[in-house]
Amino acid sequence: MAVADEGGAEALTMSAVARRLGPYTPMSLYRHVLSKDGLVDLMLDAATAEIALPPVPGPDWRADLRAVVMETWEMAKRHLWYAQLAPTRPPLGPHTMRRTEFQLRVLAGQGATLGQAVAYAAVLDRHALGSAQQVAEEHAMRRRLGLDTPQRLTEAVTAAQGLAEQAGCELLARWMSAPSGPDMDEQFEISLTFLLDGIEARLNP
Amino acid sequence: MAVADEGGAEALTMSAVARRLGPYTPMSLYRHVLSKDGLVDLMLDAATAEIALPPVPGPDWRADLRAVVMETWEMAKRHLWYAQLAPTRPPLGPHTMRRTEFQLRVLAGQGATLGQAVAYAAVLDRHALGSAQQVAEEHAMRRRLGLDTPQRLTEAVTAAQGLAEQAGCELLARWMSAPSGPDMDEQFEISLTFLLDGIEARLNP
DNA sequence: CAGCTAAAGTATATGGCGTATACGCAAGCG
DNA sequence: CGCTTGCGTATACGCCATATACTTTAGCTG
Repeated sequence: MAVADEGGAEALTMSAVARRLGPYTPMSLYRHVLSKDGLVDLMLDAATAEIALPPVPGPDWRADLRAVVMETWEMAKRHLWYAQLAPTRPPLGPHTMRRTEFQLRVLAGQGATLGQAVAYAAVLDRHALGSAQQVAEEHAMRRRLGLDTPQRLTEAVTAAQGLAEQAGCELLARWMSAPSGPDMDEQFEISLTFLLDGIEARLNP
Repeated sequence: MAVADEGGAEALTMSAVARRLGPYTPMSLYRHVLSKDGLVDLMLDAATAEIALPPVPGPDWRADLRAVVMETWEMAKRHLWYAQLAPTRPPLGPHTMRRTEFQLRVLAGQGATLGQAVAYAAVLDRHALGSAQQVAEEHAMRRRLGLDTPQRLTEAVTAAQGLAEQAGCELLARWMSAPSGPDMDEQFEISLTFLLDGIEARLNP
């Protein structure tokens, strides 16, 4: 997890992990893990374990769901690899399942059918993971394209702005020259509210 | 694109593409494309070009936004690799930018600031791409795990259900034994409505 | 038509990846 | 003492993107 925290999902190689653990060869890992996918499964579940859950749904279902999603979001910002790797593996780790179960209990407690509860939980998770993934990919792209220095980044933005103007995208070019608006965290909370509002309206028609 | 349509993003190798084009070697592609990333950029923009846009925002902003998002969703279901590859590249293809510009124009026409418009467009895109990615990963996982026959799939589901019971996840286990609720398309439309409702409320406070 | 050029394709090689297979080595236990 | 069991290693394979250097082909020009 430390390797992936620092270098992103694409730095997570068996070699890098073995090296991090000491003077080991990549193959030594296979004594403890079936495959790289197995390692990833363990990582994903360990990260999910960092999401604090109330022991039991409380009186305020909105607060419960909001808390789970916000905790997930915070965790995914700590571990940017999470959003990149999670969709590549089945969500069957014990902590991962416990988290889903909690969401289902909260929703079922409000009169949702099991099918609705699964659907709403899926929508909320997509929101959390989708947003985190966007943050992660932005970081990864910066690393890939070598935009580590502010100067290189400015160059890239200027180039992009030129492309936008050339394509006749006036508003886009304007925004690129002077980005504004809510940051990612604010966007996240706003649209989480949208989703919870929508769920609430459907729960109490 | 045909290669990726059939085999998913992980089947998209330079060899596979060259072979598909005729009796060519992988290296021949590099006469036409700078790198594999360059090829992916072209693919992403070509796929984005399939999204039909009104020439100009119409009187009904909700219908406009909804149409763009639904068209994106339909396209991403046709090209399951799109949602996997799009987040790995900057969204700077001409068609991609034109599409964003259209969203911004629609929102700016309703009095949104440029910053708000960018944020709302981002939220809608995350929803479309996040949902498509989930579908894509489900397919990819089935391919990877060799769950092509119904029997293998049933086995896997039964195993997962056992895990859920073992972890004390009653609701989850129950749902796995008898999945129900809105399918992906219905989920998509429902939560798209949630998001549009939220945006509307913010536009007309 | 001869000859040059530029485009298109190929051959070969490098370095990185996950991992199958076979081996070495130490600790513990009968 | 010898055997298993657990852990680490060495080597090799196949697949990937791609750098580099070569050959072939088509077309234009003098």
